[in-house]
Amino acid sequence: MPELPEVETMCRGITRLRGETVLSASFPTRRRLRPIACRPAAGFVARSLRGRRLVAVHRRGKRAILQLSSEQPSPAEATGRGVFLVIEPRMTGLLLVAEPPTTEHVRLRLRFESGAAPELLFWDRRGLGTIALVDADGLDSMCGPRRLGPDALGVDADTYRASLGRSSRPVKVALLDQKSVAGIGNMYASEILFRAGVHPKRRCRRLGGAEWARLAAATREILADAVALEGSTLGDATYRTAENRAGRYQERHCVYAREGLPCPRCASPIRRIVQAQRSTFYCPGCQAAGRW
DNA sequence: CGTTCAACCTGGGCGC
DNA sequence: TGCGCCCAGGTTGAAC
Repeated sequence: MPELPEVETMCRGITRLRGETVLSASFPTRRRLRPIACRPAAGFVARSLRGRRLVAVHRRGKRAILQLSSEQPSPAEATGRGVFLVIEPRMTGLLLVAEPPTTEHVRLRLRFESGAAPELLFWDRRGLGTIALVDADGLDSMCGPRRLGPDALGVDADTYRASLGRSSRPVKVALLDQKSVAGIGNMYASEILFRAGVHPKRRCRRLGGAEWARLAAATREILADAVALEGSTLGDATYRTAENRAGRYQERHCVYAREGLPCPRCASPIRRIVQAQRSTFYCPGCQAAGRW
């Protein structure tokens, strides 16, 4: 569920906890539910977090990164640069400072020393999300440039061309590759292609400079607008901001989840196809097929 | 190199 | 009401 705008919104929502010191960390479990993936083991992470101060909240692609102080030095952490809690929400994960949708799917609970600070929760219904506690080197191997491409919010035509221009893959599939560009998911990929007027099946290597320029501009504009509107909360989906507000960008969607509805620009019925086992939505009138 | 498929999970919606 | 099936905003790794 959460793509770059949703993760960015959740990160912004929890930055109010900067400066707070962790009183306790717990990984609640329920018999019916499989524990969430955590590296190292949950008990170790919980002990490691206690007493640390939240220094900063970062985002890289679709991952939230909580930077914590090294006030509790350990041999494994000689750098003094602190530790990083990397949270990947995947399909249904939420970072919350408000009441969770359900109590049984709370996966991590951080309490802070100040009584005034709200609890920080990681909630995840499907449980596909992951949590990792790493040092600076671990952070680089998880979120560094070898693992994740340039952040989509600041991508330009040259960057797109450099990372995707020689690929023979369909552009829709390539936009989802986090190693090429980080932060775009299935929903925004369709919206970006629509705004740029590029057919999702076009092969990257067949795209020209003007198309890459339109794609880069569409990427920046759509993601920035979506951040400004706090992400997209679709129908039955669970995405909420950290303060439990629904996003508002879904009202701006032109093609995603709109199969059969008229294109807002040309009124052609929106089409749905499947690429790499995932739905793609596009307008056959505005996104010319041309030569793939 | 690229693509395809299954797997990881829960739960909502739909047809019967 | 219930059951079975399909679907979902993501990622990974194996197989071809």
